Amino acid sequence: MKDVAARAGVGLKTVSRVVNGEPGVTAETEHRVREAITALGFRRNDSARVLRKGRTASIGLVLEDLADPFYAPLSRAVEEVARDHGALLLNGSSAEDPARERELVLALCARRVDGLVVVPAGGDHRYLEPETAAGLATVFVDRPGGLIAADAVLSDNFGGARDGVAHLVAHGHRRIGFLGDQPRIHTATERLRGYRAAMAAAGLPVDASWVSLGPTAPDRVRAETERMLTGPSPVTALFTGNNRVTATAVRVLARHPRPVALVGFDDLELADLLTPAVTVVAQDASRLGRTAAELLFRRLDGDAGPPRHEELPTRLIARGSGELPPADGTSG
Amino acid sequence: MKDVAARAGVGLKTVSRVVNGEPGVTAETEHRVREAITALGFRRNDSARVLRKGRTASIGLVLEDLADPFYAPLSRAVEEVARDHGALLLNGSSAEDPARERELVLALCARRVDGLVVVPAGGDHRYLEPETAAGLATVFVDRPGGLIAADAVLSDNFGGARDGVAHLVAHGHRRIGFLGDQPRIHTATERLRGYRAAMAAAGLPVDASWVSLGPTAPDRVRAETERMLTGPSPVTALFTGNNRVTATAVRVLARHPRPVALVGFDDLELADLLTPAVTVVAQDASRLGRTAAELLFRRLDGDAGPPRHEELPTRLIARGSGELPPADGTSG
DNA sequence: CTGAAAGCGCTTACAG
DNA sequence: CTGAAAGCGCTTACAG
Repeated sequence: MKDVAARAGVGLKTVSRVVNGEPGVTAETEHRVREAITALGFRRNDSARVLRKGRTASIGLVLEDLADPFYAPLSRAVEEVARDHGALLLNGSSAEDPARERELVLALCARRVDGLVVVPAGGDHRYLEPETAAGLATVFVDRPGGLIAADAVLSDNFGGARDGVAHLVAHGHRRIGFLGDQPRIHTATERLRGYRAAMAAAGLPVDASWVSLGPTAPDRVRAETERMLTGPSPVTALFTGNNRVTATAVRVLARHPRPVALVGFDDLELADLLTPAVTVVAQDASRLGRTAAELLFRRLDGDAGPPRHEELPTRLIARGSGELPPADGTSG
Repeated sequence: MKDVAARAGVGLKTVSRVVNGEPGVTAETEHRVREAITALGFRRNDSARVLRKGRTASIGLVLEDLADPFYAPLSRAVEEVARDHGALLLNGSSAEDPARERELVLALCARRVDGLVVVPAGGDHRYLEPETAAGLATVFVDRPGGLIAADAVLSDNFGGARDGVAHLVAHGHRRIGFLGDQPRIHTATERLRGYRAAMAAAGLPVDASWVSLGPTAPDRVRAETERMLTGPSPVTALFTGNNRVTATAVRVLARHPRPVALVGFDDLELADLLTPAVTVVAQDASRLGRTAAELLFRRLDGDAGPPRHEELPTRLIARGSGELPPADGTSG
């Protein structure tokens, strides 16, 4: 910038004015400055700008896995909102590891992002308090933050699972399995709660062997699915707790001799083309991301109200797999 | 940092040493400094650090759409490599718009990212020259940069498409349709070239009505697919140029009275569970991202060799749809 | 309409 | 082992 000023024969401040489109520069002066800028290949260094202005016009997004078909559209939605507000997006995957989440979040804070959208992996976010005190805005999405009063945008995990299981009950099932993610994940326990509520509402008992929470690695899900389909009290229907679990369960059911009904939480690409097509409780991942990012920017614009919790509805999409009648392996 | 130094009763430089883990500080002094840091809730401001050091320990990734199931794993792979090198990832979608690509890239440059991984939307990257001259490293991935000598990591689009089409020819097809993306996209024309090469190698003519390049919006793809399946010279097999096109084509074929063979470029989740299961030419999106990011960091570590072009192999996965025999609608 | 001075929060030599 | 001074590239008051 100094070089540009020298070449154009003007002061530093004048160059700054031109670069930032501020008023109060003669057309002729501006022309000289622009000429010098292109001749020298000058580009403003935003790091220096940030140092003075305080705001970085960037936000951070920390989620579980950028590659997951649920989180990818969520990211894109956050990016679009950021773009509308002239901000850039810094992105990171926690890989469901609380230590990695913390490390990432703090690295983003050190870069002085203006705000943060976080899908938490851990259950304790008190480490954010100094940052929040220093002016950082944070919105949790998909899952609430832990031990901290903060904004959160969630899906109706409880209601969605309850309705999905009730759908199976309405189609005559009494022995329904629940295959979910690890119990330390908020959405997993909420969906399990929905399952139990639907069973209780129908007056149905829940055998301990019908419920399985744990890592969503295909091996475990496959083993657990097979276990529920055999044994003394086999299930006639399955409720799967997220997209990864559903994909694996569908693979197992495709090779199973008896038809087994299935409702999955989260929609899957091509789910409508399978035989039977897969009935799902769909979340709107884009809308989750958009809502969270919009809330974040409202905070950055000065909204200092109490922490807000927004809950988005889910949608049951009946396609076939959830409407199969019970095929009772024990009695026929 | 000044406050920390004052509170600990030491100089600024000593605080800097502690924060950066540099040697040459008494255990007792270090303890005093650390105490002051936690008491004051101090976090180093990396913007200031960047201003002095020159390096930002961040890289930018610009691609078409963060939410696309092909680009999402590519992003994640770039992120992992960045993480291994202690760098953060700034991310943006160009939405296949050259102007938006340029805008994003320049915004990332203004933040002084150390390097850039770019899936180009535009065909002219001379705008990067001043940045490159100033030390920016750039690696293009999935598609080469335009009018600029730069590193590129690509899939073998030509060979993959050629083999996929040859596979259909080997199963008896003579009238094969090609449904691809817009012709200004490098991968679209490369794959079309592969299609033509396979047809030529088999001595088969290509009717103009069998080739369709254009936007991958479902409406257009649906219309074009239906057009190729009817009319005077209907195709008996389809080669689809990417994941989005394949998904739409599969939907059309599912409702079509006659079986039509299909090979798609790019793998799809659940493709193995469809009836018939979808034969694809799979790219390794993660490996593309990883290879590009690793090359970028080699450049940042000082590798100043001539621009490198790496080409990754594709893999034909036969699952059923590509092995269907011709069902000739005209002759029976 | 234009510019010289001070300062954002760090690090880099350099000196004790 | 420790610190005072200068400077990274901008912007913010302030003065002409």
